[in-house]
Amino acid sequence: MALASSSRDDKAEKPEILPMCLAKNSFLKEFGGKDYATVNMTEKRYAPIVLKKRLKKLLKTSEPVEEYDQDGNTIILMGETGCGKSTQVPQIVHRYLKKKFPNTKRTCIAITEPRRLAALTLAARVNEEMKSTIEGIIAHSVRFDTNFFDRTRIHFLTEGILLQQIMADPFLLGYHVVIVDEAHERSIATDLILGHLRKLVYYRNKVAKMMERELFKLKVVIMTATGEASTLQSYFPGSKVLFIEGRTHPVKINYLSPSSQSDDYLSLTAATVMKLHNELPVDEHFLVFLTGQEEIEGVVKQLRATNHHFHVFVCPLYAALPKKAQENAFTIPPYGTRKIVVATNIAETSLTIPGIKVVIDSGFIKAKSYLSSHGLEAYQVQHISKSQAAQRAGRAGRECPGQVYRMYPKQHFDNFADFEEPEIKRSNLTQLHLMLPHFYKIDGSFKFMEDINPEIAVDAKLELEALDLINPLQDTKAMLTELGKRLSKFPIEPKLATVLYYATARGVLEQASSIISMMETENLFLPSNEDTRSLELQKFWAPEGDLITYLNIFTQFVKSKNSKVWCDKSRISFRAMTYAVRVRKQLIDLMKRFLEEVEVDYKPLHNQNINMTIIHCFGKTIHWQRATMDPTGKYYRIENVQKVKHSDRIKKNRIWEARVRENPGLWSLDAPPKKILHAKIHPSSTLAVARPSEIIFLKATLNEKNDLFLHHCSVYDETIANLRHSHNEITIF
DNA sequence: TGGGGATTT
Repeated sequence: MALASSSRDDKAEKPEILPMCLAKNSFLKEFGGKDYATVNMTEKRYAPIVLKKRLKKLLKTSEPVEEYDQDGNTIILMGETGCGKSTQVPQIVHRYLKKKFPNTKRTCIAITEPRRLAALTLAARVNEEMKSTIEGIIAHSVRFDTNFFDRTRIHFLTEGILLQQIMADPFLLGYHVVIVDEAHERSIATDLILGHLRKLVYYRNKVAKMMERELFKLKVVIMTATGEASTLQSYFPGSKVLFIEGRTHPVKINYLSPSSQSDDYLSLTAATVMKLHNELPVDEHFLVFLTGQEEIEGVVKQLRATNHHFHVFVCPLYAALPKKAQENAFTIPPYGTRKIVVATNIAETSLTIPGIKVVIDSGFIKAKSYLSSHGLEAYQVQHISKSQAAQRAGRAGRECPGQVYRMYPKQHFDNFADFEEPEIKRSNLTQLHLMLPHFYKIDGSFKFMEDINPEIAVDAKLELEALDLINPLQDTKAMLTELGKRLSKFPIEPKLATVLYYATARGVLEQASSIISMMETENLFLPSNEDTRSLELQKFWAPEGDLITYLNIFTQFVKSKNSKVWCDKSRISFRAMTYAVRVRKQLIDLMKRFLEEVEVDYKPLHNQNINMTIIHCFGKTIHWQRATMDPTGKYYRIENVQKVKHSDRIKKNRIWEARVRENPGLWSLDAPPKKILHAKIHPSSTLAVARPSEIIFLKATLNEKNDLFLHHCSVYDETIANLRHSHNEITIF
């Protein structure tokens, strides 16, 4: 790893290669600033209580800020993947803190990772490298798994965990340095964390100066792939930029010649793989990037069926594939056999496959996008970005020089976008908007690196308002209702958290938690042919639909004493079930804590049909997700969330009308209603064949062929809709 | 009649 620094105005400066020891010093100098060697060591221990008091006082009296000047306390660290920054930088910073504050009992560094696995393995590797003998000095925290202690100095955690910590303590008093790894991936969590940190660095630095306590500063390192840094730099004014020289091997890039270009990228990719297989040395293993399961299985079948000059070991690789089958891709085949891994973008960032020397890149990806015209998420095959193409190519140069064959001409590549759209621009933002008021707490404002699409924001706010979780007449910082405040702490979609709340009032918390935790699992069923699947389902199949079927599966799994044998026999994923058990426990624990806080007792009901009560909780809470079947057999929504609130507002709230008139762009009542789409029940649903005339659904997706599919469906007829409950009212106001 | 990839005190 070698480092060179660049000033703010000179973005194009070429990295200068420095030896390792100098590189570390250079980094420390940048990090510590000029006072690095001469800092006055007066404080014996970290005093967060004093700090918190002063921060609160400062924020009470401070004027609104336009620019949060980082004053050199934020470093943007650019380096290629594989340059070792994720393991080295935390150690360098740790040594810096130890040297700078030798008398301080405890300093702590947080390093955020977008993925659980990365947080776990990096913590383990750094622990090994530092040969730490005291347990817990280097720790990890991911959902359901932490080994964090008070004595922890280096803390690897997932972004989601840090978000929770920010909501609990916006000043992050437990940390001296926060390192944000993989910032270029721009997950929603990254965007929230960066937006919070740029303010926090500013205020902590200000208080540290006022109190003349260097230790009270918060320093931030943002680690990102090489590329455009100017967006980050202008978002963090006064930050420093460092480059790290990569230690990856060169990758030769081969473009498709314009004459052989074709619209059928799939056949082109398959043909190229076969051609290269017969030409290249047999010990050069292949990694092929395609878009989805169906494509991959098709190409795998084709490759296996063809007679080749060399032996070939073909491995599909995608998330829905059971762990056992995924492991094939990581084995090294016997000499004389070529490994060909055919993968989705799971191999782009999440998994690193050993032995790859040749990458074949189709140039396409299946990505989620948000259609605000319909208020739903869709999966679409799209061109990759230039940075994704570079990432894919890089997979060929991890162990030795390699090459990439791009299934598109250079001219096409030049037209690709530089970067993929950040997740915040292509997702439903309901959960984000329930969290957002917490991020306004510090000084009453929050600005994202790139503004949220206002149409997506309106959809999210309408849903939250319909759930009574926000009051949009208030400013963002005061927007949450009492219920919204409580439910914002739940690690599930707001509408599901609300269902859980009403389920509690009706005495079916445990059942609703089981169902919701089952919906949180991905790939519940192991692959099997359709006939087997429908046979196996008989044991769990409930006439009411998917929700009660999930409940039956969960109940029988618990009855089997959480048995893996039972899962295998039932063609259900043991991993998914184990996960569901933990999620369910977490949800029930959270809700019980919530109930303790509001001092309400809840009692299970014993009189009526419990399944109908459960379904009623879902249907009454999310009533805009009811659908009826028309004579052609397709479903359409009975009402939509906009229409419902429209009439409510007119009736209930005169102020609302005035506000809408002031802000026609954002909240216009005259906005055209969502175009009505006709939907089908997704074939994975237990109701796909029965097709009852009235249903509720919990999720809708649009596929490539413009089919709108309804998922997690349940019968919801008049009998259920009109159920009357003698339930316990929970009042929290 | 069909599911890109992550993640949550």
